Amino acid sequence: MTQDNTRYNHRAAEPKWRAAWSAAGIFKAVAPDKAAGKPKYYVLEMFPYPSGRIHVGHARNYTMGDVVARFKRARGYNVLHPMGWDAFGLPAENAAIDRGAHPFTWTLENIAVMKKQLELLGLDIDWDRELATCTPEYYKHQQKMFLAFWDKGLAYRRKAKVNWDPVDQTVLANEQVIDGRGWRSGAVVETRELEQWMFKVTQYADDLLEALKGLERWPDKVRLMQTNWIGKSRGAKVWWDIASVPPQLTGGHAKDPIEVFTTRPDTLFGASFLAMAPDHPLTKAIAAFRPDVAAFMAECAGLGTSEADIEQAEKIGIDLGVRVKHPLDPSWEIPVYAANFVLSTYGTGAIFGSPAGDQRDLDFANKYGLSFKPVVLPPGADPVTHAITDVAFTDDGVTYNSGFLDGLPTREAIAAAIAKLEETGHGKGTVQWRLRDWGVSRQRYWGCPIPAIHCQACGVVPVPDDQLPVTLPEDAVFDGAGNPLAKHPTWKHAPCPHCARPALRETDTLDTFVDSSWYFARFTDPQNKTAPFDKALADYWLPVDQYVGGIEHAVLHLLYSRFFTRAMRDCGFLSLPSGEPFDGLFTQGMVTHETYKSAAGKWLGPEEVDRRDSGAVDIATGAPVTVGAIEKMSKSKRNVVDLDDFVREYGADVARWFVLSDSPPERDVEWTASGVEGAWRFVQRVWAAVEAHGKAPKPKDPAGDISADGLALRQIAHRTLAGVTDDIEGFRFNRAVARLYELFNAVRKSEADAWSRGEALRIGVQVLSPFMPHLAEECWQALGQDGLLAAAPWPTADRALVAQDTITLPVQINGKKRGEITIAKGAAQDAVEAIALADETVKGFLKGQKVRKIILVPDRILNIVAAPAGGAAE
RNA sequence: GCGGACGUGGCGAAACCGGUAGACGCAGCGGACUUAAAAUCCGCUUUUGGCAACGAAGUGCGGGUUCGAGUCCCGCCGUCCGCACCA
Repeated sequence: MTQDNTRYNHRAAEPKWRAAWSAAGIFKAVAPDKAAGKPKYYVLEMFPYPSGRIHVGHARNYTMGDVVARFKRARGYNVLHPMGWDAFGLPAENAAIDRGAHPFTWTLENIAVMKKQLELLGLDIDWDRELATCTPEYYKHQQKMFLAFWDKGLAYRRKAKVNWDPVDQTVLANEQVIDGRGWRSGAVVETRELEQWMFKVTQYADDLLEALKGLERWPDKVRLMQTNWIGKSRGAKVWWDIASVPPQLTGGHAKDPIEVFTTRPDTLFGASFLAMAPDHPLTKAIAAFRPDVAAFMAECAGLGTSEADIEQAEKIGIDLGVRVKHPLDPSWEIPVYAANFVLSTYGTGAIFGSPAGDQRDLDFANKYGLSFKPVVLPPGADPVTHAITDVAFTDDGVTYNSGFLDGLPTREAIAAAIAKLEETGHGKGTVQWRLRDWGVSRQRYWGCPIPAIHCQACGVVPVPDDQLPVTLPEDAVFDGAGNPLAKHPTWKHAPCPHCARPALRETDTLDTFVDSSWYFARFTDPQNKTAPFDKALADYWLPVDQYVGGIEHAVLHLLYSRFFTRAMRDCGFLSLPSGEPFDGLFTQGMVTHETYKSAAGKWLGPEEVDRRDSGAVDIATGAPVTVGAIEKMSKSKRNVVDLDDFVREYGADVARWFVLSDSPPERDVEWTASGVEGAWRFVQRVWAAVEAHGKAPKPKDPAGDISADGLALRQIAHRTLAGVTDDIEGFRFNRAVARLYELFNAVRKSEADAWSRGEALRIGVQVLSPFMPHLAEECWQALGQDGLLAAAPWPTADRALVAQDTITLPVQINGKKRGEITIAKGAAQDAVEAIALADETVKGFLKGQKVRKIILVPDRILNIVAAPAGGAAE
């Protein structure tokens, strides 16, 4: 017979236990007043975009959150672990254009499929709280919040230069432009001026920066990325009075001082020129009568903004014919240029060039023959001979050639220069931010409508509360050209809420990042019909204690959410004094897989390829296949393993186990068939051990006859328990997996008595349960335990068994390991020395040597420092 | 260019505070069971010398601190990530 009766049957066990958990309702978060003193714990994975199907790569993120949720629940917390759908977005609208499917239908169908798939994983999720951002039940409250923000000045309208994606035909936030291309379409982004809705993120710039320091349970990397993104620079605004202008220049430009921003006011005496952005108002004004300047502007506008373009672009400029007076020495006149390397979007769109202290300024000065002098003396340099020719000195030093600043170190010189500028009215100490307000208008259908009405008489008017939600029209036309809302024949027409005259609805929708900036708060009260959420519930559950998601959201989503919680707090929706939505953040690595390409250049999926040592072959045709790079699982490269297929063959537990083993959670893990086999073998070994034990006689009196082997096994079990407990707390899942392998290997090999073995199995199964909940539950039952393991409290390790009473201590001689001795735990130095020096191996190595020093690290190591006897030293 | 992280067997990795380098898994090799194969089980598996006991070397490279360095410091080399004409 090939039929093996003792095999664990995941196909029967997994659905059975999922049904049992569901029937018992153990994954439901308990209302605060019924929590019976249990502390709350909110664990959340970044919610998915419903794009189609789930593959095993997606499973890693949810499994990590699930391990934490199950663990915390067993540890006595009132756990909130919800799931929802980030359901607005371009793919749905593109599907509508490509296939004629309505975005709403397409999205709901995907959600249905993906929810079924997620359920297969056996996740500890409170599905009663499920939400989808594309439903009016959700976005109604978002519109409400938008109006509250607007009322508070946190949302406003402004004509702004925007990044226009010509393929997706919409505006992109700066954060969504990567190397000058749209983050989704990859199209080269154009600049346009449009009337835009903005969120005033900059209002919280200082707090968003400062509060990063308090986010101790966030990865340093993410905090650093946000710090850089916010980009705080201290410096000064400096006003340069006009000395002379071309006769054609009139009005303000001819007399108002030019404002520049600098972080190095200490180098003002090294100034050589001013440079304006090509699209600075002054440049434009001069271009109006100088064709050469107009041509220069056009040339600069034609240059790309991609990395390669910038690298190759030469630093070029043009003299505008304007002369300004030096702010600290009015007799000194300085020329004003327009230059292609000055950005209109940062600072004041104008700089002063101090060539000795800035490489770009130096290159520019050399190119146009502008004179300059060094003003910062490098440490140790000679003030008489020090000179700058083609390499600028950008570090701190001592100021010289600078009048009243002479002799001051750079930091002090900056402060002194600012003081002088303020005193003479030629400047002001200031802080410059890289962070800009968030443009949230999108010219798209499949997003949350912005609840505003444009009235010719009354201006832009909020939609009254009783008219919310402003819902999307179902009968829009999706032909890929422009915004379906703007083109809809009737939807945009609405009476003005103020004067009742015919007016037009706002046809822009909100950036989908708005939807995901507050969903974690909605989860605290997802059925609320009158408010986004109840304040008391949000105050109870927030902040999220553990957030799990991809590093790709290090700036966008996480920064927007931090803005949103502050804005919600200041509009009275919640308390959250810190303003921080996520107390702990973990950024998990991806699941990768080999890629396969046929001779014809077509990507092949793993299921279509027969992988051999020597290479790979297309199963259908027998043709050889090129094995490509190991990459993140993605639909486009087809290197995905479908979750349904996998669960049918191996079970959810094997998938869960695999994605957590081998690699640290923050690093990528490569999915391999052989790795899967290893996980599968382990499942069967665990089950075999439990089943074999279940049939063994159980002694009535546990304390009676514990063998030496039994004690040893009990020690391993309790140490595993203590270790895995720490590992889960510390997000070291791969280490926990290794420990569990060790425990079950030990059980298999041990000659322990039945009682000790039973205890080890019981502990092992319990500790295994966050990782492989179905198998653990089946084993729990087979071991004769009552109730559901998923509802059982986490066991406590016996400290006496975790602690070791005797220790094998390595003995080093001159730093090399030469032997081992057995000592009592905590033995004093003299006792250990005596044992070590009496040891035969040690004696052998010490023959003819004189012991000079003995270092004992208690219970860790002993190092004997020895030298040849009678040596000359000392 | 600026900022950051990392570099350990054939592979993924472990070593948490400076204290036995390579746990655990994969692959490989040998064996048991089998008519045979699969599955399963047992053993070996950093390199190198040796029949062995037992040595030697070894955590990208070169230095340093220390009784002791994968871990700390300095300088290189390499890989990856973020930002980028940011004044």
